[in-house]
Amino acid sequence: MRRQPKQARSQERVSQILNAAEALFIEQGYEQTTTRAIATRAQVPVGSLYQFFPDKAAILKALADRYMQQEYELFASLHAAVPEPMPLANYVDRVVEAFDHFMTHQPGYRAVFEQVLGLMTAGAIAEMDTYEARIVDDLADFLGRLGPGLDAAQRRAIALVVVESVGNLLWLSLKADAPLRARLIAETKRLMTHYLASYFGKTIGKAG
Amino acid sequence: MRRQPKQARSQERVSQILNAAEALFIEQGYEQTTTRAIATRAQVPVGSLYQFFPDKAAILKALADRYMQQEYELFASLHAAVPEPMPLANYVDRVVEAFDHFMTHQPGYRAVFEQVLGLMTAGAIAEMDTYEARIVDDLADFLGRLGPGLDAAQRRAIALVVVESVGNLLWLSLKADAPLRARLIAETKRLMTHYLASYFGKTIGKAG
Amino acid sequence: MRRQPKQARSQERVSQILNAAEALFIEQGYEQTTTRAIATRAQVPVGSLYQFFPDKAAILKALADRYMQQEYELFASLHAAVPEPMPLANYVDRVVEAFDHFMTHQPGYRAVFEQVLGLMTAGAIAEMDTYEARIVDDLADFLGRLGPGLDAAQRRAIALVVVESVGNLLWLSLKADAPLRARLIAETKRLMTHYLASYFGKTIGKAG
Amino acid sequence: MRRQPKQARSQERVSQILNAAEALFIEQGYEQTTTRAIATRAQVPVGSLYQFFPDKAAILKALADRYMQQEYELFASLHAAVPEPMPLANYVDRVVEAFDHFMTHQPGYRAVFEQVLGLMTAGAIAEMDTYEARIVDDLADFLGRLGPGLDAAQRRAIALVVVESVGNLLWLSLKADAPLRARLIAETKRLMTHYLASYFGKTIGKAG
DNA sequence: TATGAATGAGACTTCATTCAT
DNA sequence: GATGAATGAAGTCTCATTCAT
Repeated sequence: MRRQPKQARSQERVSQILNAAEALFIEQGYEQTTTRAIATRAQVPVGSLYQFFPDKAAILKALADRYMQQEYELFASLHAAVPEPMPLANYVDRVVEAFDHFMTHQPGYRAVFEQVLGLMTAGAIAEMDTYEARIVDDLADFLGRLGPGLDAAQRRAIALVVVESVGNLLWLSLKADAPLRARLIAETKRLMTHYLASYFGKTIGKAG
Repeated sequence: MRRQPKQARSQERVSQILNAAEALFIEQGYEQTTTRAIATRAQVPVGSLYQFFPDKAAILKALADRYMQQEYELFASLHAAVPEPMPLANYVDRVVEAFDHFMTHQPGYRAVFEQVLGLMTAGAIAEMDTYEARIVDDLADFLGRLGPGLDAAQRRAIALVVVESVGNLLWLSLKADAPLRARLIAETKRLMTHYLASYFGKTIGKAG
Repeated sequence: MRRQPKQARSQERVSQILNAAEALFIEQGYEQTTTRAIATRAQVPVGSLYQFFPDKAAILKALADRYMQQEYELFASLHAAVPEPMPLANYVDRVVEAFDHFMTHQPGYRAVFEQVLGLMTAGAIAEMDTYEARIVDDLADFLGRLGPGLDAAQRRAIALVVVESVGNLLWLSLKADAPLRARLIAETKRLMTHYLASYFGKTIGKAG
Repeated sequence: MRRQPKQARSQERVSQILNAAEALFIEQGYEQTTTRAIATRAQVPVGSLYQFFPDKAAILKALADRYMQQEYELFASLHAAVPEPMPLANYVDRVVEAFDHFMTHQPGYRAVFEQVLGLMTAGAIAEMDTYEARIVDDLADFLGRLGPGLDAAQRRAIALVVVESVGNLLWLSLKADAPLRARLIAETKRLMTHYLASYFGKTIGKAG
C-alpha cells in the first residue's frame, strides 16, 4: 500500500475500496473491472484510490492479504478449540463447516487467488506463498500431533491435499444450486473423513 | 466457429491457431494474450483468424471444446479397457494416471477452464456445462454399474467430486517440483481409493 | 519508428503527423502538445499515429532526424558550391543566408532541439549527437582545408562556435520584428566574418 | 507572488522553495517536476508553497526574476569597475569570465529561460522582456560610451548579440567536458574580441 | 478468399490545486 | 497561518475488430 491509513476515516475508505473491488472481481473478473468502477462503487474518487494503492494489482494483492489473514485466524480459532480425543468425523465436520463458512462469507477468496496466481510474477507469488505455506504448515503441525509416524514432507502434502481439495470443492459448491451444494458439502466431508482415517484412525487424539 | 473448415489447409490453420492460443494462454493468461499475438505465433494473418473465430472468446471456447473432446476420448478408452472384477486400487491408479497423463499433455486444460468460468456469461457456461456434464455423466454411469444402490444425483455428485478433485490436485502437482509432484500424485490416489472404497468396496465389479 | 512505411499513402501520413507535430511543438511546446492533438491536426486517428511511432518522444526524435537530414543536405550543397579563392565575407554571407533560409523554412528546428536535449537520456542524445557531430565535422573539415595550421580539436571547436552562434542568433532573429531581424542578420555576418578572418584571413582558398 | 513575505522565516521558505525548484528544473525539466516534489525537497508542505506562489508557473517566473536581478547586479558591478582606457581583450576577458562565473553558479539560468520562453504567453514574456531589455540596455549604454558613432538601435543590437552569444556559448560549455569547455571559453573570448574590435578598436576608452 | 493497416473507445494513472482541520 | 489528504480532469497508449484492396 502507498500510504498506511491511520485515521478511522481513511481506514474505512480502504475497506470500502477493498469491498467494492471484491464484489466487482467476483462479478466480472479482475481484468474486466476498471479502477474507475471500483472507485465509483466504493464512492471515492479515483485519485483517493490511488492514494492508497499504487496500481490495480495492489488492490488484488491487498485483498489476498486480507483473505489470508482472515483464513489464518479462522484456522487458528478452529484449531484451538479442538478437544482430544474426539471422533474424526466430528473434526472433519468442523473443518469443512469452518471452510464452508469462510467461503460463504468470503466468496471472493478463490476468485482473487485464481487471479493472483495468474497475474503476479514469481517473486510476488513467493511472497504470497509464505502466507499460504503458513496456513498449510499450521494444519501439517496439527496433523503431526495426531499421527507421529509421518515425516514433515508427508504431513505437509496431506495438509496441502486437505486444504486444496476442501477449498476447491467448496468453491464448486458455492456456484451450485442448493441441492447439489448440500450434496457436495456432504461428499467433501466423506472424502476427507475416509482420507484422514486412513492415516489417523477414526478417533483423534491419545485415545485414537 | 464462424466457418466450418473443410479443406485440409484450413483445418491445419485452425489447429495452428488453437495451439498458439493454448501456449499463450498458459504463458500469459487469456486477457494478456492479444489476438495479434495468437495470429503471429500461429503464422497466420489476423484477418484469417477472424475468418474462423468471430471473436477472441470463441478461441477460448473452441479450445475448451477441443479439450473436452480429448478428455472424453481418454475417458472412453479408459473405461472400455476396465475388466471386472479388479481391485479398486488398480482402477484408481489407472484413473489418476490417465488424468495425470492428460494434464501433462494438455497443460492448458485448467488454464483455459479457469478462464472460461470466470469469463463467460451464465448462458455460455450452461452450454459448456453440457460438455462437462457429459464427461461427469460418463463417470457417473460407470460408478452406477459398480454400486447399484445409489441414485443418479448421488452418483453424479461422486463423479463430480472425483473429476474435480483429481483434476485440481493434478493441476497443483503440475506446478510443483518433482518430489512434491510425486507425493501429490500418490496422495491423490490414496484420497480417491479410500473415498471410492467407502462406496464400492475394495474390489470393483460383480465379485466386489 | 515502429513500422517503416513503404506505401505512398503511409509515407504521406507520417509526413502529415510530423508536420502537425512540428506546428504544435512550436505553438505550444512539446509537453503541452497532446498526441491526440497531433493526430487531430494531422487528420489521422490516434491509433494510426501509434502505428508509426511507439510513443510521443519518438515523434520528437523523428522530427529531429528529419531536420538533421535537411540541414546536412543544405550544408553539403552549400559546401560543394564554394569556389576558391573567394572573399571570406562572401562565404560568410552565403553561410549565414543558407542558415537563415533553413531557419525560416524550418522554424521548428530549434524548438525541437531545445526539447530533445532536455528530454532524452544520455544514450538517446549520444545517438542524435552522431548526427550533430557529422554536421559540425563537415564544417570543421572545410575549415581545415582553409587553415592547415589548426589541429582537429581546435577546428571542431571553431565549427561548433560558428554553427551554434549562427543558429542561436538566427533563431533569435526569427522571433524579432523586421527591423531588428535585418539588423541581427547583419550583425551575425559581421560577427562571423571577423571571427573567421582572425583565423583564416580575409580571403578563402589558396590565394588567401 | 501571492504574499509578500516580510518575516524572516517566510523569506527563508521562499528561498528554499526557489532553490529546490531550480535544482529540480535543471535535473528533470520544468514539466517533469511536480509541485509536491518541489515542496518535499524544500522541506515545506505543499500548502505553504501555494501560500507564496499562485501556481507552478509563478515559481518559474520568480526564479527568472531572481536570476535577472542577480545577472543585473553582476553586470552593474562589472561595469562600475571598468577603468578607461583599457585593452579591449582585457575587457572581454572580464565580461566572459563574469558571464562564465554567473552561468557556473547559476546553472539553472538558461534551463529556466528556455522553459519560460516556451511556456509563457506573449503578455507574460513581454513583462519578462522588460527585465531582459534592461540588462541589454545597460550594455548598450556602456558600448555607446565607447563608440559614439552608433545609433541606439545599432548599439542595442550589438549588445543583444554579445549577451546572447556569450550566454549561448557558455551554456554550451557548461555541458561540455573539461577540455572542450576550456576551448569554448577561449573561443568565446576570441569571437567577442574581434567582433567588438571591429566597432571600437583594440583599446577601450578615450585613448582608444 | 486473404490480408494487415486502420480505427477509436476506453484503460490506467498522474498531479496541480483546494480546503477542512 | 499551517497542513496534507482529497479531488477529478486529462494524458498516453492498447488492442479487438473491420474492411478496402
